[in-house]
Order: sequence, then structure tokens, then C-alpha cells
Amino acid sequence: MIDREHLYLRLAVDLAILTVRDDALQALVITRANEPFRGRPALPGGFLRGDEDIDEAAVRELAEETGLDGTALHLEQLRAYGAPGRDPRGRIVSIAFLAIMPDLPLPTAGSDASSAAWVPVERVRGTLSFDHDEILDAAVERARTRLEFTTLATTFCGPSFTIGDLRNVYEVVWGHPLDPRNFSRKVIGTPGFVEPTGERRIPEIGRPAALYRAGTEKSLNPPIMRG
Amino acid sequence: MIDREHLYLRLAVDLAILTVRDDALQALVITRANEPFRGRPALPGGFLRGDEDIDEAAVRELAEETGLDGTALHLEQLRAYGAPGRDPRGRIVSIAFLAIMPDLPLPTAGSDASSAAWVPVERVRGTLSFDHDEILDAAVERARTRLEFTTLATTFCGPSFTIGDLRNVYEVVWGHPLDPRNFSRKVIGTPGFVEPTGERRIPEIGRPAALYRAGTEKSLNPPIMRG
DNA sequence: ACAAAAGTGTTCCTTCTACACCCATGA
DNA sequence: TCATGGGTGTAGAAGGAACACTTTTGT
Repeated sequence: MIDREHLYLRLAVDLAILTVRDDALQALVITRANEPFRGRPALPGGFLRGDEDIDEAAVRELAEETGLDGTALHLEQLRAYGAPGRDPRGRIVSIAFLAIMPDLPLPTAGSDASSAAWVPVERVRGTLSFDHDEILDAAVERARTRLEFTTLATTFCGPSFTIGDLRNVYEVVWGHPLDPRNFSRKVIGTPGFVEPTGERRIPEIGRPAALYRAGTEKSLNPPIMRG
Repeated sequence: MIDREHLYLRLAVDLAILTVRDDALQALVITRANEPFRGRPALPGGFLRGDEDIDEAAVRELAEETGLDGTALHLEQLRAYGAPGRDPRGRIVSIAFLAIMPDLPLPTAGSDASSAAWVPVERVRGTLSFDHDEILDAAVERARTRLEFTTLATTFCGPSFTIGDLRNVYEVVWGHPLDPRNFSRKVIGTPGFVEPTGERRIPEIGRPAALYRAGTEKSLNPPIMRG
């Protein structure tokens, strides 16, 4: 075997971190503090270190950018991006991840980022550095199909939520309204999707709603139809 | 930016190449010609070169191992495997691919492989080098769900096939029988799944069956239920 | 009383499922 | 005419879609 064929390169992880905030699907976008693309928006990410697995690198980067423990949240590999020339610094292959979070305040601004902020994905479209627009598109599409077939939507919510909150997640991610009555029945009638806490939430106006927490079931079948 | 943090490594692509052959789901397994694991079974694969994208490397490796043009077949990224120590040669991260082929003769034995052969996945289980057992498991599970939601099963068949041939693919991959009559109706009633060629195949015994080729539709909705 | 959001009941329709039955061919 | 696999008809069950209607709160 000829060693010339063996290309040495650097491996990065890039994170598409999504949340539902102000009735919009938003992504965590940083402003780059270093070249290349200094001062331009990008997805958070960083280089793989010598002693860690790829998923560990993703969890570490998530913690560095958001201060949150990624092991409790949804973190999933999307795919590898490795077009020659996708990074001006040289041959860098990136493993893209999808991360789902509830709408929590961001405790820290990361080291490599001069700022980190939630931005609606509709506004981010077409503005990102490297091939991060493509990564974000893939992440959003993956999240959309995950809502159909898994209980992932509960990860967008906090520790307790109403069926209306959960429906709002679906409506925002899918971009169209759902029938509240059929949705309610479907969710409550699916064993392991949600569990009642016994508490209720009293809104400013209207009938109080029962509160639920995420159940133990992870997959949905039959799925929730996207309409 | 501290350069010590940037790990340089080599990137490999590994291919789980599946076919349906002799009423069994089989994988293309090579016997390694070089260290490490010389003489042991493994999935075909190789290192990324400097001028190619990851998917191009997968197509190239598929051609080298099977002599077939991968652009016409189904080739799909599974995920990256990068545990430190997964390869005794050093830090090597591998992008795993799923490839689907009809049951064709294998024209060539590859350069890095002393032999390449189809082996039923049930017999391969637990015998492969590196973390290739894990990769193959992921590939089989991905193929199973792809049959539900896409027209991928036609890729297992040749250029023309009967509905019975197609059903056999489903039965072998899923591991349980399907109702021939309902299956027939479902496939023929799904626009774009299959197109009649006008030809018929006369079997040794029994009624001749109409021949079809793959249609243009790639996704199935509603899906074919796995039972 | 009214607005607003939570939830229930009911009807219609599509699709899956199971199985009875008919069709076309070679031996 | 029989065995074998290809293909159609049809009745029942299950679940989705649509929507009328009731419930529970604050103002």
C-alpha cells in the first residue's frame, strides 16, 4: 500500500442547535471571532481532539457554546461534509449534528464565538459561512421527519408542558396548523408519549390546561401524520 | 487558536454492500490482504484521497471492489465511526455507507482484498474486523426502514422483475412473509413505484407473471406496512 | 354574559387485513 | 386435471379528518 494515497486531514463537528422560541423555529448562530469568515454568522462547532469519540466532541461543543449538558438532550449525527475546498484553511471534513433544546436562556458566550444568539431559521437562510446553510437545511428537514415518527417534540418543551405547548412545537416546525382536538386525542391516546403531572396551568384567559411531562416511549407507531 | 488542539487523522470509507441472493440478505465481505486483521473478514473500504469528496470516495471504492458503477445504485451515508482505538493503525475515522445492489456476478477481486464474496448477514454476524459488525447492523436496519418508506426495493432487483420477485425482497429483508395479494395491489396501485414492461415471464410451473421495471417515484406515502 | 382555550362525541372516509375465489400455464 | 403461483373481489377493522358541541376559567 502506497502511503501517498493516505490523506491526513482535520475533523470538525458542526452543530445545528434548534429550539422553538417566540412561535418560530430558531437556530443557535454564532458570529465567528477568528478567520476565516471573521465577523460572519456560522453554526457552532470545533475540532475533534485526540482522546474523544465524535459524539463526545459534539457533547463538549454543545456544552461550550450553550453551557448545557448535551447527554440529556437530543443529539444526532446528520452526516459528514467533506467537499475538497469547503474550508479555506485546508482539507477539513465536518460531521454535522442535530441538537434539540427547549427555549432556555444561553448562559455563556463560547470561546471561539464573539457572540451566540437564537435566530429564526427563516432569517438565517443563505447567510451562513462555509457550507453551513446546507447543514442547517438538512437539520431542519431531519427534525421535521423526527416529529412524525418519534416523541422528539417533547425535547423542545421544558420539564412540564400542556398539550397546546406540544402542538405549538409541531405547528412551528411543520409550518402549518393542526386540529387541536384530534391532536390532543392522538397524543394522550399514545401510550408512553406523555404522562400527566397532576398539575394544571392557569392561563391569563381561558380554561386551565393539564400539565404533562415527557413519557418513556421514544418512537411513535402509528406516526403522527404531517397532513 | 492553539494548534495543539487540532488533531490530524486519516479518513476512511467503509461500505456495507447488500444484496438479496438465494432467498437471503447477503453482504459483500472481503478477506483482508494486509495488516491489521490480515486474513480476517471485513467490509470493503479504503482511505479518502486528496481530490475527492466523501461520496466520490465511496463510489470509487464500490467500483474497485465490485467493478460496478455506483452512480446508478443506491449509495447512502450511514454515519461516522470515530472511537479512539477503533483501528490499531492509529486515529482513523470512518464514514460508513449503505450500498444496495441486484444479485449480479462480481467481476473483480479488489486490490486490498485477497477475496470478495457474498455472505448471508446472519452468518457474518460477529465475525468482522474493526467495528464492522456494528456498521453492518446499522446498514441492515437502515435498509429495513428504507423499504417501508421508499421504492428502494426495486434496486435489489434487476432491470425487470415480477411483483413476486419484489415481494421476495421485502420478505427476505424483513424476515417474515407478506400476503401476496395485498402486496400486489399495493405496489401496482402506488403511482410511480413500478411500470409494466409489457413482457411476461414464463416460470417452470404456474401462471406467467407480468414483468415490471422501476418507476420514477422514490418515496412511498403512505408507506408499506411492516406488519 | 362573553371570550378564549381545553377537551369530548360523532360521522365520514381512506386504508389495512384477511381470506374466498378465479386465472393461466406445464406436466 | 392437477399443482403452482398470479391476480381480483369484498367484507370487516382501524385509524385519520372534519366539525358540532360541551367545559372551565378570567373579566
